[in-house]
Amino acid sequence: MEDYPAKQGTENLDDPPNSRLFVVASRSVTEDELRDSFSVFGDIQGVWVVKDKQTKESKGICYVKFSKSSQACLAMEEMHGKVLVDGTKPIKVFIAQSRSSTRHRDVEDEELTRIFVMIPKTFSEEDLKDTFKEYGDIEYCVIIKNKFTGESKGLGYVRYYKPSQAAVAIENCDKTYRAILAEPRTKAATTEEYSSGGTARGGEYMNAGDNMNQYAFPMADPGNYPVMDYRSGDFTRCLMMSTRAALTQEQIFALFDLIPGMEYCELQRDAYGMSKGHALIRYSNLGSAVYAKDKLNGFEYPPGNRLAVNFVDDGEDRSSPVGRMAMQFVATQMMSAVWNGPSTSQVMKPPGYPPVSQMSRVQTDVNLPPLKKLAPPDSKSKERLFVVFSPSPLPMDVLEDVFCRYGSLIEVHLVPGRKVGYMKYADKQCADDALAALHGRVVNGVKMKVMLADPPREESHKRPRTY
DNA sequence: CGACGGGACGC
DNA sequence: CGACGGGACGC
Repeated sequence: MEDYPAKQGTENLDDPPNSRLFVVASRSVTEDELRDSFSVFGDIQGVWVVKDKQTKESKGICYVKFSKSSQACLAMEEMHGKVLVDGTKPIKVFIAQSRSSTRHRDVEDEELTRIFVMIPKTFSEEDLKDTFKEYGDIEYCVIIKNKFTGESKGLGYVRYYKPSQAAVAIENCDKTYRAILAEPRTKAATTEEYSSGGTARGGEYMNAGDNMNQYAFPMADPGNYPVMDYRSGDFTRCLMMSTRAALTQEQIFALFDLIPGMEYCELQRDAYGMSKGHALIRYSNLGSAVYAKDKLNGFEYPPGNRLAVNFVDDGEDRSSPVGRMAMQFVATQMMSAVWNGPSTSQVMKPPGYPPVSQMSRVQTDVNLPPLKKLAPPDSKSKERLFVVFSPSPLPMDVLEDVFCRYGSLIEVHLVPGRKVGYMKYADKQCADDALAALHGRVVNGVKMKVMLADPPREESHKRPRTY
């Protein structure tokens, strides 16, 4: 790529997988024009227009590398079929063929909307859907079962409508689900499975000709849903924020208002007006929502309280081309300002947070020290605690609240479907302190056994991941 | 007692 | 239809 550090020229093209776009455009399109129109969708690592060796003229083939697959997918969905320069042909946008791999599968027909996950055997298809719907609209969920006994094998598929949703799920879901892109089903089986209309994939889509991106979602005829119909161009501008500590409406507003374009922010309350620990935020444009999610998901506010921010469907129609152009303009300005500007911590520093009420969400016989800041998620684990709950596991947020107070907590891990969990610490002494203080104690009526965890098994003979 | 991992769809 | 370049930190 033209602006790549030389070192990464060829090695990082497919890291992470499906983060690079293959763009067919007019020969007149320049790298700068591509960068301008694609930078709205994420962090561009490189843009390259393929040119003839001798004449130096563009061949109309371009590559755009993003730092994340979800950004590349989103850009593909939004930009495919767009006219970049008046009077030129609409561009075509696909996820680029992996360069390292020798096999030459046709990526245009590649399934990018179905993920493969590992789940507790107790999960129903409804549980699966409930777990993964926060990342996007789900077409269907399937659990692999023993065909005679009907018992779950602990494996499942989740089909989204759009590649960006599948990518967001893979990037953001709990690691214990081991979410990866599902391998396409075998050719023979694909024909009449999920479409009563029985249209071959790809053909119908390509016949759309110069109206590639114009045909709307076929709401009236859900039975005839070609798999490639995700390219109709919309993505949620709405975010759901979850917080463990009780935050006020004003605090949340101030935080999300740091990203330009916020037009709605409301703390969710129950029937008694108490905070439910969630807030809905909507931005005026896609770019702002993507950016806010990227920057605020995992952000600690106040320190020690890690926020979770995810997309939610707002069910709106976002197909107005005028609105999208305005969005791209604003988002481009905003992003270049922030990305080239001061560091994240400065940008995100809120104007001083008032005391966060401890809101009796944790009842315990322990005299808890105050909340402490979490260690960064990528910290090296120096000690793990193994915790057994009786009679049933405590929620993640409560555990984080309790176990972070001895310092250096990296993350809480609950084993799905079991009554045990792991607490990962960046400092051994902190872990020991937590163990000493919390072993045998009762939190919200749940008794905890707290022990040093056995070291995790060496992972060695694992087959390489398929994506 | 109470343990993380693992992996594929009736063609 | 429409698939992969150029150039090189500083020990």
